[in-house]
Amino acid sequence: MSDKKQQLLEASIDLFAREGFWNTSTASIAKHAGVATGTLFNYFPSKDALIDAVYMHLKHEWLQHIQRDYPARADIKTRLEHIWYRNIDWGVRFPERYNLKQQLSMSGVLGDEAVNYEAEELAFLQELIQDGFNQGIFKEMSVDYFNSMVMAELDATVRYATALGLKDMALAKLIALSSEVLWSGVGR
Amino acid sequence: MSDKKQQLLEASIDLFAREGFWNTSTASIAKHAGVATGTLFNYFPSKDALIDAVYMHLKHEWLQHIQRDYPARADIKTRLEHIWYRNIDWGVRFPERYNLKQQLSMSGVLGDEAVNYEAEELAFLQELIQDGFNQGIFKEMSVDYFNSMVMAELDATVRYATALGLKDMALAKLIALSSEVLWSGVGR
Amino acid sequence: MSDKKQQLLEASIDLFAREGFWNTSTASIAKHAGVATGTLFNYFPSKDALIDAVYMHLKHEWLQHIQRDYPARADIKTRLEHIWYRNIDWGVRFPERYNLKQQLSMSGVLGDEAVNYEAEELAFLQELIQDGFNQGIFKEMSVDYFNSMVMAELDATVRYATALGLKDMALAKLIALSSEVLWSGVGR
Amino acid sequence: MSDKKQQLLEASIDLFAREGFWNTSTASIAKHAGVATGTLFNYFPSKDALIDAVYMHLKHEWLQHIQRDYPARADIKTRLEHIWYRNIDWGVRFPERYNLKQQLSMSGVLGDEAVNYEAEELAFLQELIQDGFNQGIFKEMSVDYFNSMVMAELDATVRYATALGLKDMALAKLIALSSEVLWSGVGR
DNA sequence: TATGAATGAGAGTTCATTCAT
DNA sequence: GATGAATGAACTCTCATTCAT
Repeated sequence: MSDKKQQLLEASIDLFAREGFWNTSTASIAKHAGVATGTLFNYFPSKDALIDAVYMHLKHEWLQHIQRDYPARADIKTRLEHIWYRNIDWGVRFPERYNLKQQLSMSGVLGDEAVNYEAEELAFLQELIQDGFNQGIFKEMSVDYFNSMVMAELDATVRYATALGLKDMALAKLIALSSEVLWSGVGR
Repeated sequence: MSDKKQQLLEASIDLFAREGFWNTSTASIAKHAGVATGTLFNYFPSKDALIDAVYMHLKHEWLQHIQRDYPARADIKTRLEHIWYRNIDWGVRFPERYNLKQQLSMSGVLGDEAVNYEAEELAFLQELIQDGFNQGIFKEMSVDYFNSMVMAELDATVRYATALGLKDMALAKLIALSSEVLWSGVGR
Repeated sequence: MSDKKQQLLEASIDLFAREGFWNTSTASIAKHAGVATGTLFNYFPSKDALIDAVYMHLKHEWLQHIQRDYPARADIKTRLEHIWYRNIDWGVRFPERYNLKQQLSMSGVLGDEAVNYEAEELAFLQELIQDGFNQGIFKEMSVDYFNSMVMAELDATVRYATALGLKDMALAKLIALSSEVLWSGVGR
Repeated sequence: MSDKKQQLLEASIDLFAREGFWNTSTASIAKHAGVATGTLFNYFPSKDALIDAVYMHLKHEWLQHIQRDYPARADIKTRLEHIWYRNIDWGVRFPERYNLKQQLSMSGVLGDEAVNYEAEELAFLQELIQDGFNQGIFKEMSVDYFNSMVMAELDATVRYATALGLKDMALAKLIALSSEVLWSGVGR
């Protein structure tokens, strides 16, 4: 990815997070990125396309973070805990990015491409859940619902940790607690 | 509340839900409400104030719905289940309103007054939780975190039910399941 | 028609005639008309619509000028000469308007409504021609072609008169000559 | 003329005819011509200069077409008929080019050089007319007016033929008719 | 010569808000 | 209170032109 494009994405993330994406002007993004107003449109055909690109960029970063060192051959609990931990880790380290990604995904402005971007990369989570069902570890429910539950609890945990600025031991404890809540909640 | 004000709020909810509040113009709201553009500003000093009012209106409706027939003297589980049920019920009955309320609460556009509106009305939930802790029913955690967890799981459940259009028996089963997940998750 | 709308049309005609309509900005039109930029769009939904309106306005003026005192019951030659005279008269009196109208009609920017505007008002010319054919006065040709011929010769005459700034006697002579050229050209 | 320059001119003609020259961008012309955006400005110092060049190119083609096989020593009627025929022939064969040339000539965007380009090449028409006057063949009028009349009737005829898509016999008949109209119109 | 990314002034259009009626 | 025309700053996006490579 070219320098300028990268700068534009970073500037967008910054400003979107600070001001909200619907009142961040393309002019201010360009200025923040240190390029001319017209340059933005050399890289993104429209503001909507830029927003999509920002979302995809964040989603990609997030997925990369989660998948790093994923113990694909470990047992279910270990794998789920990995996902759990890495997810919260990302959210707590990059709260603006985390929050922006969540907001974008709920905003209704994203195009189809963005919404479905790298969906296949999330298959490993679905597989994990399916494995759990097969082994009779989880309560009976649909994979999708299980999935939603996981994401919802993660989200609540990240927000709580961020709001309180939890770090180190306090954060570790919260992660452990949340994991236990999840596990005992969905476990049979 | 005057007729016109009510009409303006309903028109706003309609249009915000359909188009997103950041690209619904005050002119279109006024038109949809059957009043002149200027009239809107007799009731709401600015668009931001209107958005706040919409949020408070929805929050009020939601709280009313939850509190209706609240069994204040019943045991903890019964009370929590009441809240659980009424919450999902509202979300499933009024998905646009539900979704709009959620979006607004995350958007960063709300003023302080709106954010804190009728917070005291939610005290009954805090009390309930505190009672649970006192009785040693729940895992050890902060009230706020517990609260977030409840809301997150509710949200996931409402969205899942709405997405699939669940009704009647299927919906009842999901509610029961979700309640069980919560209870076994946070219970000791 | 409201004052402001009239002012906007006149300002447009002025500037379009001086600078060409494709490099006259809506901002400059508004300024020239003494209103705010946004006001223009209260009266015309887009620049294209404004251009259409300008064309229709001019066409209307032109038709009014021609039809004034039209001797509907006179013989063919008299009627044709009326049209001939009034046409040239309008073109010579309002050369910018005339030229702008011609340019617009050839430019390809006009919408269907504008192109067909008041076409029915021109029926009297078609009738006249048809009468001429019925009476065996004209050479055999299609009404449309006859019509084009008339318009083309008129146009050439107006432009010539305008370019040379002909007036009074000189103009009268040219009109007489041109009429004779037409008559002997299309007459049998 | 270099290959690239030729390609740029052809691309311009294509696009100007299709979209109108005031909303054809230099970038799209370059793309259509298969060269880089900057390259265009190596051959033409500005878009205006390009437009001028396009006009001159078309005027040149047109004049070449008319002058081909011009029977310089034939009698007046024969010579005029040659011009008449070749003119219509060009217009009907290349309607986009014809139309573009006409539009450009009326648009007010052309520079002086373009307007007067190869004017001397049209001297043969002036001579012809002068000869006609000298021989007392034509009605009394100025050479310029005669000239305008010829061009106007030609234009009407080309447009009519193009609009109806006339060919072969039908076209030949129209040409004959138009020529007769001219001749009896301007002849004494 | 050829390239095409970069530029930034300027385009058309929107819209929250005002205010005379 | 109710109206809706008027406002003008601000927005997204375009494009002729430049210039380092």
